[in-house]
Amino acid sequence: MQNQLKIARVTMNLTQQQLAEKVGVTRQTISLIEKGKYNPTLKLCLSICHAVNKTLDEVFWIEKEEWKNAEN
Amino acid sequence: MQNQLKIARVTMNLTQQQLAEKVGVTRQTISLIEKGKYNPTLKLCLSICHAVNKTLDEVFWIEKEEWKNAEN
DNA sequence: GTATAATGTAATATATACATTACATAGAGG
DNA sequence: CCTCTATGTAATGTATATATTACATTATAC
Repeated sequence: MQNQLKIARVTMNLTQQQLAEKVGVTRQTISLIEKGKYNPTLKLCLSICHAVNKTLDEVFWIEKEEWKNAEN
Repeated sequence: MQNQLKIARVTMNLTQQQLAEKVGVTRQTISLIEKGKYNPTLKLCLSICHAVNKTLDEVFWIEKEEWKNAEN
């Protein structure tokens, strides 16, 4: 499940470690989310979005078409 | 953690049961999410959004201010 | 006033998000 | 080279999202 987190994070000049601390999770969690290997909770998505100054749609939205073929 | 799911669902003329079936979860899960008692996963949020023809921001976004005081 | 549909919610079980600890790799700079 | 920073990822444990089953409440319609 791909997302725009890495781009958003780098744009904010944050390392995974720094973002993890702002959000209150571990670096591993951030890494796995960026890699599309985790299915994060809404609460965590919202925390991340506020930390990188973006909205849910900007970071996590997936269009219906791509959604259908998503590996999940 | 409040959201706009109930409004979106009723707008689409769907019962909790019908939405649950479209999305592939149980009615209880939909009910609890509407009541703000569950912290759904991103994947489920996306499925729900596609089912009610709305985006993540429209259904699940919470502004920074409200976020700070959220009971979670 | 009793069926029926829609919703709330409780108890228990299972799957999985996330933490913790730890190690490995790649790149930059000395 | 060696060191340090940033990142990937594996193993194991814990918390919690979600399923299952079941019962209660409310409103509508007959």
